Amino acid sequence: MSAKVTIHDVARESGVSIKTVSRVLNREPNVKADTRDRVQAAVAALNYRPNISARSLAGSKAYLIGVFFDNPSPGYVTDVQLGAIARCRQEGYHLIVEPIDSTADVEDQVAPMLATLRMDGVILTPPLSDHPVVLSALEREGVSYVRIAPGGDIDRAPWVSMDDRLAAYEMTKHLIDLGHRDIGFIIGHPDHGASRLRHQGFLAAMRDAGLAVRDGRVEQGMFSFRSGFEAAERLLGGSDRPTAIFASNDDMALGVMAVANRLRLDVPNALSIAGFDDTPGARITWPQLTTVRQPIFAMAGAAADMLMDGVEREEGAPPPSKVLDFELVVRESTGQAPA
Amino acid sequence: MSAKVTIHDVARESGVSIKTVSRVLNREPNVKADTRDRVQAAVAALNYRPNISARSLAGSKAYLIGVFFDNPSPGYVTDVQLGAIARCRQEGYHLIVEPIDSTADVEDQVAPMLATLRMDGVILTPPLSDHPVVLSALEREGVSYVRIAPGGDIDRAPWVSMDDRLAAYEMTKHLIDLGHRDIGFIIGHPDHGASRLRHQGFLAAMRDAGLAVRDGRVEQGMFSFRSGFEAAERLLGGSDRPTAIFASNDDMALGVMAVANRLRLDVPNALSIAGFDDTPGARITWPQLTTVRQPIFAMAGAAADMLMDGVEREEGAPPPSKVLDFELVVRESTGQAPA
DNA sequence: TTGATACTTGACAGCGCTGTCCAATCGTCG
DNA sequence: CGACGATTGGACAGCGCTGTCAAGTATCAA
Repeated sequence: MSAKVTIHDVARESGVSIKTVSRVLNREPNVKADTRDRVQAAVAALNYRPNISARSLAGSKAYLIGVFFDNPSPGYVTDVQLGAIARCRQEGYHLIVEPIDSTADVEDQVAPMLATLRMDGVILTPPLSDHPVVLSALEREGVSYVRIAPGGDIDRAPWVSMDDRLAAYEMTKHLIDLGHRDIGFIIGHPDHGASRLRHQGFLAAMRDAGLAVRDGRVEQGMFSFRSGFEAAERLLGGSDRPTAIFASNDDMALGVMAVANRLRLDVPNALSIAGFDDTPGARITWPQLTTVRQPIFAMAGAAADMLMDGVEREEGAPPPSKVLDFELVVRESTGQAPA
Repeated sequence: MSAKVTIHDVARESGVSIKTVSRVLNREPNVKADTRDRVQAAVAALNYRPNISARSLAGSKAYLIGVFFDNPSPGYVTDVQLGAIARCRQEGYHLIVEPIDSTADVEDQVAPMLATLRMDGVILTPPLSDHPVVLSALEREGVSYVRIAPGGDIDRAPWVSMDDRLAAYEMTKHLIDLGHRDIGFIIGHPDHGASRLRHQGFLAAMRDAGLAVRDGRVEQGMFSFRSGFEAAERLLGGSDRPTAIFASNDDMALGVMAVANRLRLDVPNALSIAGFDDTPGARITWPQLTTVRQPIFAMAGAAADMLMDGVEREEGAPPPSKVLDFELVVRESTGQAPA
């Protein structure tokens, strides 16, 4: 075990006071270049690393950023973590992950944690981005936060998002352009704000193309494979079936794919299937899934940046926000509508 | 923002010294039941939460456990996190996640972090469980760690695992019992210790059944969907093909499944496919994958327990370890061998 | 009653760092 | 050449908690 080297050792080594060492560590102004160099040399020589507990106890920063999630999709979760950490590393911040069970008492899970940890900020992922109890707890404890893909209440706090509505619109248009007239849609989990937006985008594209959404063509799903499977059974059960199905996420689209396989429906020749998210699963089927690539990694990175920059909203002004680009990924699961 | 309530407030409220408050907080012995109750009442009344930075600065515990990973499988990663957190929550510990890029300079990523954070322990997941640089860095910094599913060097430090060799043996036996005689195998990533064990289990089962592993029936994979896909193309490319393929993990098995679909091979009637891990992906295909359920959640939980209990190895004695049970999950991708 | 032996409690000194405030040094200008 | 503002360095007081050590208080046997 390497002996603990403290700021005092560095101060002694470089012949200045500990305060000066602290100054160069924190990049404060008003330190002579020469002094700074000496200190930095000592830091390197002693292999000194400031103790994060001491820093956060004495100062105002904790160098800790939290990520809250209650998301069944492991791909989404790890992408968020990776994206956030990529930014945090450079600034010396670390990530605390906290799964929140929104079916249990959320207040009990969030409040004590915020009080003990005193993190610099928290990144909220759907559906927590819209969870009123989580938001209030955060505000009450004075911990700033950034919401990823919130569904509404956009003026309440900073957020990062993509245009879910537009993406769904474009995917629907892609299907229509392929000649599909009778398209089924599976709505996402009602607690996720994006579900509504995607649904709206679908409806708008159909309307703009002068197409009717027939009765029974829209099913409610829960973002899970199973819910997609079950919705697809209803959608494809009879002989009168749509020629394409647009599911609000990949997991549900995969459920649709499973039903199509079981029914021996040829994808994409007899049935086109589109998903949303571009999770790893989208490439792990055959045919590979046409879907929308969400910039999850980038959104998380942007959220981390906002937190570390100390997002401060001006009185009256809208909170900082950022909309990132999505991408339509056309693979093999969508094709020309059957004649 | 709720005002910060400190241990002094609790002490004043309950009419004792801060030290006594500290005693009841840490469940130290020798506190009168009456006093303890008074303090606890004050804690509840004031809604007091000890500050974790202060605790770790003053005391020996940091209440922080790290999880290091460099694993391409999001399902595995989140399962580990969930399993560890489930245990940590009760004890007031929190999880710091640190992805390690083992293709970059590992020392640079690990050493500074250990020095600043001074965590109580670290959970290592494959392939980091066997990464010599990571292990040495941890030992040098005096941070205790538990390895999940290490591939070797079993006496070096505490670990938690399952019997990969036996599981592979049993899965192979399952295939043999179904009448398969010509079985293909895809080896896992060479850096993961479990890859070797699974391979051994396969070979042992074949040998014990008096079956030959034919030339070209064993392919090297990398645990990724793509590598499984490519291995399957080689395995199934000619007209002389095995009747079953056992892939060392689910992602690769899914790759095999994709090739089978593309080749219009009926699974399981023309080809049986078995995986390993039971990731969410195993149920997200049709037919669903026969696989081995790894107790990932439980292994991570056990690892967290060891860390929080303060794993101390006796001089000379082997380090603490734990082997958990796996489970053969027979679903639809394996069936009777064709006549 | 006394002394010895528990068991309880509290005073106080840090843990390693940042923030505040003041002192020293430097340069500049009338 | 002295006065004054600007720049740079340092002393010191905590941040909120735990560990050490000693003092106080029951309890019990002799």
